[in-house]
Amino acid sequence: MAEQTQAVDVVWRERVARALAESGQRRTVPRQAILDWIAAAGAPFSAEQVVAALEQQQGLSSRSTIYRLIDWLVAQGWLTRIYNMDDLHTYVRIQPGHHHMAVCTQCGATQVISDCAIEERIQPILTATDFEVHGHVLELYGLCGQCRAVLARDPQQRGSEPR
Amino acid sequence: MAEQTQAVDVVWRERVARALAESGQRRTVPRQAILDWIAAAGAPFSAEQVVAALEQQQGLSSRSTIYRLIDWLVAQGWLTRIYNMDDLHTYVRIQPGHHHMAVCTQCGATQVISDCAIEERIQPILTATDFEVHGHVLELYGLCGQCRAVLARDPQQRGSEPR
DNA sequence: GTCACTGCAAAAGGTTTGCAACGGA
DNA sequence: TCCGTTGCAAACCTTTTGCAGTGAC
Repeated sequence: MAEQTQAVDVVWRERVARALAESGQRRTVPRQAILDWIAAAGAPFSAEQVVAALEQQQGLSSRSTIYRLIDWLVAQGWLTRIYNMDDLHTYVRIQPGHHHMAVCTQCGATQVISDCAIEERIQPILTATDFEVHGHVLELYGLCGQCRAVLARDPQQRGSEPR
Repeated sequence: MAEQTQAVDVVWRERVARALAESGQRRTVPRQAILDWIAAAGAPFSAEQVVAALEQQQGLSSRSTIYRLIDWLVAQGWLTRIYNMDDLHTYVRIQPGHHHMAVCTQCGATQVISDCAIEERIQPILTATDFEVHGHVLELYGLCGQCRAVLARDPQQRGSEPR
């Protein structure tokens, strides 16, 4: 796991806390710890990473609590699964709504794409074959600007790209 | 699992057999059985479905052999993973190359989309934010023509859509 | 005859679940 | 006080692995 040097996503943290309260759920220490950790995560993370950070190192939250909260966050649209990273279930913070992720294969940084018009662009191809699209999964991978700059200077740093 | 009433994909079956031979691998009974089953599959399937069909019912192939062959087929591009169906690893027959899947959420029928120009269409959005796309994952889900016709007649048949 | 392949059984993850104790509102 | 929440541990499920026996070429 990369060090969490990036800024804490205060907006996300705050909104999730409110949503949790509004759905009648209690504000507990383990949940606070989990949300704090996720809000500070600078790259996609797995459930086990949260477990390792909170359960084993600090005893702030147990495995089951973590899995239960993550499930809720995904169901409510506060987290989304990333598919094109190995076989692990990795998650990224989002705001509820439709969007896609662009994931940097070098540093794991993610970028949310809200402007999505995939279906309208794809529909013409499919109508020819009698298929009506209701939804889609799209993920992009490539290099963020920072990593491109680093690689231009030192190509040895390049990691392997997924799939 | 749906009954395998659809036509066997003879072309796929034949090409895989050739690829297997060309890569110096042996033609064995367990492998034949696995390929036969996959070539006849009319919908996305999981490894466990193959296991259930071949190991338990007929003793034609063991769990490990099935997993090993599926791994090879995926690596060589003869099978692809479907992401938007629950959390299970489900696979679909394909020919090697770049393409996307449209999956019917009602009957599981899949359709391959070879005409893909996603990256060119997405790039303008990303260049504004300094991200260079190298690859992508795209899956569509919706209803195939047959299921639309059935649902138009009897809306009660509608199953739940993924996610 | 050789060595790739297989089946078995055990191990290895990752995730879920049951249940008694705990603690927030 | 009440009941939502937690932690523990065990169960689960899918997938991987080690290894000795088997069989394709």
